[in-house]
Amino acid sequence: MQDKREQIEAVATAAIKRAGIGNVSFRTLAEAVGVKSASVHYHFPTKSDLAVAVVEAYAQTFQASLDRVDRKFGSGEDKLLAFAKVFEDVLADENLCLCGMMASEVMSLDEATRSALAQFFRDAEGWVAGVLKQHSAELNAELPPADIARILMSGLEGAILLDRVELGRARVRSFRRFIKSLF
Amino acid sequence: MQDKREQIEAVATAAIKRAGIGNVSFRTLAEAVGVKSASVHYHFPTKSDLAVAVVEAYAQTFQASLDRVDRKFGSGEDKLLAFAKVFEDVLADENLCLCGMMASEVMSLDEATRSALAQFFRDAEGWVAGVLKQHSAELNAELPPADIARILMSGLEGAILLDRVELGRARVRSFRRFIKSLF
DNA sequence: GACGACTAACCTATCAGTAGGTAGATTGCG
DNA sequence: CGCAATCTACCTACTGATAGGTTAGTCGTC
Repeated sequence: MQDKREQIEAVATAAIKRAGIGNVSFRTLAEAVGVKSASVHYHFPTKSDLAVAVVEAYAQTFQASLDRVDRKFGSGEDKLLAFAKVFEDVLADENLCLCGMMASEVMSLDEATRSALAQFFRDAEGWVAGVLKQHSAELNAELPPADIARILMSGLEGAILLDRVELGRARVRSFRRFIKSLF
Repeated sequence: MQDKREQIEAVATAAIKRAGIGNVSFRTLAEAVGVKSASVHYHFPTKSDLAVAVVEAYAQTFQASLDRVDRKFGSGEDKLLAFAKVFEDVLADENLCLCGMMASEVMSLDEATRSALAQFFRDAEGWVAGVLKQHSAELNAELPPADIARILMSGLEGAILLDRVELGRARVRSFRRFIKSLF
């Protein structure tokens, strides 16, 4: 049995990906890991502390999976298709990206959480732009890498957002074809 | 002074665009229009009734603005740029598209609201696909209209979602350049 | 025109449930 | 012992929802 703190973080992450941090309560988290809500407050004094911790942990996990993609695939096309697959996998569990979900709740988040969120999106877009620059020889596109990176990152976030309404995948798949058309 | 029911609907729409339906209560709506919460329940017996009414009214307004775009602009490029501008204007008020916001809350919505939402997205994508087909002669794109329509609709939803976190417009503007690159 | 029936639009009061958060006691381990 | 982790017990605030009542206006009929 892992650390309670880590358990809480894991359960919170899963719950936020489904329903947002507004629908996650200290009580339900406590019940899920078998403690009382006061104990959750011991590890995360306020909801903001929990939010920041969860976003930072998610950002780290996300970056790790992008690093794996970098090592596993050689071509720019394969790397970006693997990037799209990360989103498709999130959708398969009827989840959203944790940060995409929290972005929709940004008006009820404090500054610390907002800047952690913004950092996540910038880093992800930075990775995509890096791939595009590194493989610019293979590339067949009019737009600069920074634009394509923003289109892919925010586009895939929007795609899983809309696809989840109908439990489909049509939009993520259109983005896969878009990626293929770039090369 | 307009109808109380319409006032409630208008205030609810504005509040949902900012913070989602999960952060809208019958009490705050009531206070905003100067009645008691029980009176809001009179017009909208349950929160689901309110949600459906608001989505359907929003869909109607949205379609009306697309119709105006259709009449006002001649070229496919101008029409799609005007489409993107609709989203940029939403973002200017630090809002999300009402339906994009509610899509993030889909797990706590009932079936009636979900299908109203899905209908909205299908209609909007249908309009974009229609423009693309109608102006296929001007078009310079590899992908079929249905794919481009999904990319633009879900992409712009994602763009305002992410841009709002930093109060910027970088991502919506990348989509504007993407539209220009299609022609 | 007057009168009863009906309805729309609101009200007060209250409910059970849940939210985030706190104080202080208890437990168990190094 | 001392400290970390967890507990019990509670608070205040707010949620959606309901019951039952009031007011003002409309409508059909004699």
